[in-house]
Amino acid sequence: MSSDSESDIGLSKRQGKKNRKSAASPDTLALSSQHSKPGQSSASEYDSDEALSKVKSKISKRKNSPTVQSQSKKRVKKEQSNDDSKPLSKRKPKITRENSGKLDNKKEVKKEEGENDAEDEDDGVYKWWEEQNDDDSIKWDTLQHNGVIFPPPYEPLPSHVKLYYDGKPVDLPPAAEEVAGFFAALVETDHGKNPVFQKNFFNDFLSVLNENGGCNVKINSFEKCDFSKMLSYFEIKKEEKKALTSAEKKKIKAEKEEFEEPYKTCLLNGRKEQVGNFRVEPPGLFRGRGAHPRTGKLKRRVAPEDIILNLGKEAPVPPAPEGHKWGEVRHDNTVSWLAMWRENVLNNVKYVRFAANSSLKGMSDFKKFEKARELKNHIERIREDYRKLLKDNLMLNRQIATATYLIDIFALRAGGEKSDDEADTVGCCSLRYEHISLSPPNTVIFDFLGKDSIRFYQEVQVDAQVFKNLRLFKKAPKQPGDDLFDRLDPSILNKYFQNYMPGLTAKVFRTYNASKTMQDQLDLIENVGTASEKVVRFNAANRTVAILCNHQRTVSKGHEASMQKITDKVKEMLWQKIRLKKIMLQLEPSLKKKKAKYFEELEDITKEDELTIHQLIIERETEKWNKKFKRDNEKRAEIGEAPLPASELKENLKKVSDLQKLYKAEYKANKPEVPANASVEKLEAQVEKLEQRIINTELQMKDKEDNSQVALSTSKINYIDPRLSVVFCKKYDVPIEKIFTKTLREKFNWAIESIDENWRF
DNA sequence: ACCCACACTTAGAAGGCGTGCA
DNA sequence: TGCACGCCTTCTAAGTGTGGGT
Repeated sequence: MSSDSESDIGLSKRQGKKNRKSAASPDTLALSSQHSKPGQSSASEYDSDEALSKVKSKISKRKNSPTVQSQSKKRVKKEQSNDDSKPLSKRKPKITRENSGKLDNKKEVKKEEGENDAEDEDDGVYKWWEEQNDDDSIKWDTLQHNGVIFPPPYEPLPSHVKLYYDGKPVDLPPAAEEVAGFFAALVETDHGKNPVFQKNFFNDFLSVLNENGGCNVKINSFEKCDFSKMLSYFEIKKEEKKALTSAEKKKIKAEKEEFEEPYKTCLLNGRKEQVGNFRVEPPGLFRGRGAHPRTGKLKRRVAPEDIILNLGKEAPVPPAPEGHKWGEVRHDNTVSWLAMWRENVLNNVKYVRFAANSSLKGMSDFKKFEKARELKNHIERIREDYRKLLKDNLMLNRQIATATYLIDIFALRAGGEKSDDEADTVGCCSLRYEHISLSPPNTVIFDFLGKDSIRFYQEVQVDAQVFKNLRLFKKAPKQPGDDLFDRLDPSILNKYFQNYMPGLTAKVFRTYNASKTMQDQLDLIENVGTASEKVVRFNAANRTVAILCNHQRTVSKGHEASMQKITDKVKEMLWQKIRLKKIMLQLEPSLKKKKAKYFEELEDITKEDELTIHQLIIERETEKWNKKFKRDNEKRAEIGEAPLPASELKENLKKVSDLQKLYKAEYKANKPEVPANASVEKLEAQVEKLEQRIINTELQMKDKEDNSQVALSTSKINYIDPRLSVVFCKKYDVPIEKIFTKTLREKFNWAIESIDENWRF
C-alpha cells in the first residue's frame, strides 16, 4: 500500500504500561532505511517547513535587533553581580517587626496596616527578585505557621427533612445522612445524573450506612431513593442566607475573617507570607473530570491524625483540635509545603502550600520563565536536529524526533502513563492508534482527550517526513488501542532534551512557545486608540496563545440565548437603518440612482424578517409598559398610596397599538410612512449612527463568540511571561489593572516591579 | 531499568461578588 | 434600583517531572 515499506516497526510494549488491547510481537531494533527513497523526502519537505521557517526567521531577525543587544549586556551585568552572591539565607537581614514574634500579635499588626496594601510594602516587602538565589534545594531556614482549618462538624438535618425510600421516610444515622446530603445537593447536576457517579456514591453510601448501624428501612436500590426533600431544604437554606440583610452578612463575614486570620499567613525566614489553601478539604463526593471510574466516591472527612505538619524546629507546634493529635510533625526544609494528608479516593497526597504571591512561588515562577527564555538559545539547533532525526534508521530516534516535533509545533503535553482507575486521557507519548487519522498528502487529524478530558481536535498539515513517520507508527500489526510511540515515554524524551540544555523538559516547550507567540502577537499591535481598544487587542493576542495551548471552557449556559439576543438586536438595527433609507427615497426618489451603492442593501431584509421584527418590538414595548405599571403600583402600595388607575396603563398600551397599526400599514404598503419633520440630512445622520452601532455590536458579538469556548486565564496565569504584559502596559500606556486582576498583580509583583519597557521575552 | 512516592505546576468548574444597565 | 451578567476568586482535580529504592 505505501511507499513506506520502511520495514520493521516492532512494537515494544513497556512493561507495566496499561494493558490495552493487543500486544504485538517483540521488536527488532533497527529500522532499515533502504527503502526510503531519498528524493521523496526532499520533494515533500517543502510546505511542511513553512510554519517552522516562519518561526525561525523571526528568531534570527530578532538576533540582530538592538533590544537583544541591550539584553545581552544586561546579562553580563547580572553575571557579575552573581559573583558576589552569597547564600540567600546570609544576605539581607531585612527582617522587620514581629520578626521572631509570635503569630498571635498579628491582630494588632493587622489593625495598624489597615486597608492600605501599599503600606505593607514600604518597609516589609521582600524584593527577592533583586537578589540572586541559585540554589533552591533548601526552601527555608525558619518556618512558623498556625496549622490548618478543619471544616465544621456535620450538623444533622431537622427531623422533618429526610431521605425517602420507596416513598417512605428514612431515619438515617447522621454520618449516612451527611453522605446522602452530598448527593442530594447534586441530583440536578451533570454529576448527579452520571450513572457511574450514582453507582459509586451509592456503594459508599451503603457502606457508611452499615458502618453506622443501618436504618429503619432496607435500602438496596438507588432508583428508589428520593433526595428531593433534602435538596429543597438546601435550597431554602440558600435562600435564607441570601435574604439576610447586608449588615448581617457583613457581620458573618467579619467573624469568619477574624477566625481565619491566623491561618492566612505564616512566617518564612521571619517574613510574613500568605498561605494558599489553609482549609482542609471538606468531605464530599469526588467529582472526577470526564469519564472517571471513581467519580462519585465518598471523599472522607480528614482528621487531625491524618495530617502531617511541616514547620521549623524552632517554631511552636500549633495545638491540634481539642482531644486530637497531629499525625506527625516534620521539619523538612527541602520542601515548601506546610501540611499534607492523604485523600482516600485515589490515595493522592494533598498539600497545604504557600499562596501564589509568596516569595517561594514567585521565585520558582521566575525561574520557569527564565528557563523558557533560555530555550531560545537552543531551539534552532533542536529543530535542525529533529528534522534530521526524523529520517534516522533507529526507530527510537524517529519516535523521539516525531514526538519532539508534535510538542514543539502543536504544543502537546508530554503524556505520561495513566492507570486504569483514572480517566482515559492522553498526551504526546501516550497517543494511541485511534487518536490520529492520516490523510495524504500530509494532513493529520488529531482527536483525543487531553488533560481534564478536554478534547483536542485539530486538522493540520505536517512536515512530509512527520507524516510518513506517523504512518509508519500506525502500520500493521498495530491497531486501535496500541501506542503510537511504543518506544517512548516522557522520561526518555526528557533525557534527550537534557542534552541540549540542563533542565529542558517537554513542558518547557509549552511555556516557551506560548510566551514566544505572545511576544510576536504583541509586536504586531500598533500603539493607537484608547486604552480599552488596546486591551481588546491584548486579549486577542492572549487568545492566540490560549488556542495554541488548547485551553477551553465549557460554553456557559446562557450563551446561546444571549448570542441570539445580540443577533436579534443587530437585525433590528439593520431594519431600522433600511427603514430610514426608504423614507429618504420617498423624500427624494432620485437618490436611488445617484447613490446606487448606498441603497443596495434595501433588499437585505425580507418581508418575513420585517414581520418578526415588528412583532418583537411590539411584544417588548407591551411588556415594558406592563412591567412598569406593575412595579409602580407595588411601590405605591408599599408607601400606602393608592394604585395608579388602569387607564394609565391603557394609555401607554394605546401608543403601542398605534405603533403596531403603523407597522401593519407600512408592511402592507411596502413602504414606511414619512414622519412630519423628516429631512434627508437628518436621516443620513441617523443612518450613520446606526451603522456605527451595528459595527460595534457585531464586533462585540464576534468577540463574545470567539471567547465562548476559549479560556484566556490559564495561559495568562501559567504560560505567558508576565513581563510581557507589564512591558505592554508600560509601552502602550495601559493601566496594568486592565490586564491583571488584583490577585494576579500580587502574584506577578516581581514582574511589575523589575521590568523596563525594552524588555523582551 | 523500572517503579513508585513525592512535590510541584497547571487546569476548568463552581460559586461569589461587583457592576452596569434597563 | 433590582437584577442579570460577567468577572474574579476559590477549590481541588489532573497533569509533569524527579529521585530513591529495588
